[in-house]
Amino acid sequence: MSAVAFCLCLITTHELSQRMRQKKKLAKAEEQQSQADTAQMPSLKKPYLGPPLTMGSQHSIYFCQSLKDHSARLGSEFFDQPAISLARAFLGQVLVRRLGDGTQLRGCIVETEAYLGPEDEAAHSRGGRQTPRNRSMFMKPGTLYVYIIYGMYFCMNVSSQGDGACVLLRALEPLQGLETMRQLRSTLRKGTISRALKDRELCSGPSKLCQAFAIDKSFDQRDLAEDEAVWLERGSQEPSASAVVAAARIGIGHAGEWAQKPLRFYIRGNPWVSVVDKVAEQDTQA
DNA sequence: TCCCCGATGCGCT
DNA sequence: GCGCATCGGGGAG
Repeated sequence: MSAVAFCLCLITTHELSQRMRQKKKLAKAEEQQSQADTAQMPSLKKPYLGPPLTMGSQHSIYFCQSLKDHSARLGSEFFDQPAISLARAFLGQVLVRRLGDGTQLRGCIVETEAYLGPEDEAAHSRGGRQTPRNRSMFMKPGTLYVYIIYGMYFCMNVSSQGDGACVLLRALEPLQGLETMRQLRSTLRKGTISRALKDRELCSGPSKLCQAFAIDKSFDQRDLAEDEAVWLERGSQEPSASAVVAAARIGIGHAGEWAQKPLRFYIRGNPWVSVVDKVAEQDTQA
């Protein structure tokens, strides 16, 4: 069933059955997402292979990613640095996702958060906690830590140097495969009526980018330096130190003094960032 | 544009 | 049984 037909079907039902169908839709979407990595995605359009579909005047002035060099994959040595350093180093690099049908998605990293390990009260590894869920936080630098949040979304982290330390990817500037991302986001979104998502809504949040890049729990514990379906490439231009804003992390109000530490990093003035912190921007003058 | 709030179910204590 | 590294819709300004 196409997404449109599916939505029309939902609109005509009363609320109770609507809720039941929402659940079915979510289950179907999750199934489709899993299949995306291993098989065909018949409902998805062919990827856009032209120049980056960025938003003209709103495109970041700090860098412009070229699509020419596809061989610049970052190796394990890149990930072998402390979380704060890695979180900064990620900015301007390009996340690449190859789907089962060969479609490639690309996005430039514009926002990250560092989680420092056992000492960090906001980290899942606080106090040295090691559980089946967060095991990948303790694995070699470059290992993906993907977990489920609020029972319905995924967040994607990359293990860094230091036991239990990692970097959360919070926002990307979509560069290639925007229509596929839009399809993936629309299919996986909660709710019944799918309005068309704006480009800025595709990857401006940790779970949004997971949806747009078809990243799910099956990516947990994968090696970003070696995996065939997801990797990182060096961007054509990295932001200068003064173009990077250090702000408090998002959604960790329970973490006491650690909630205030400037461990979120984003590119100043970049329209693809999920949450702008004007006070932090004043504190870290350009 | 910002704020509020409900959805949702896994993982941990 | 409770909390959560989120998201999106709706309403106010």
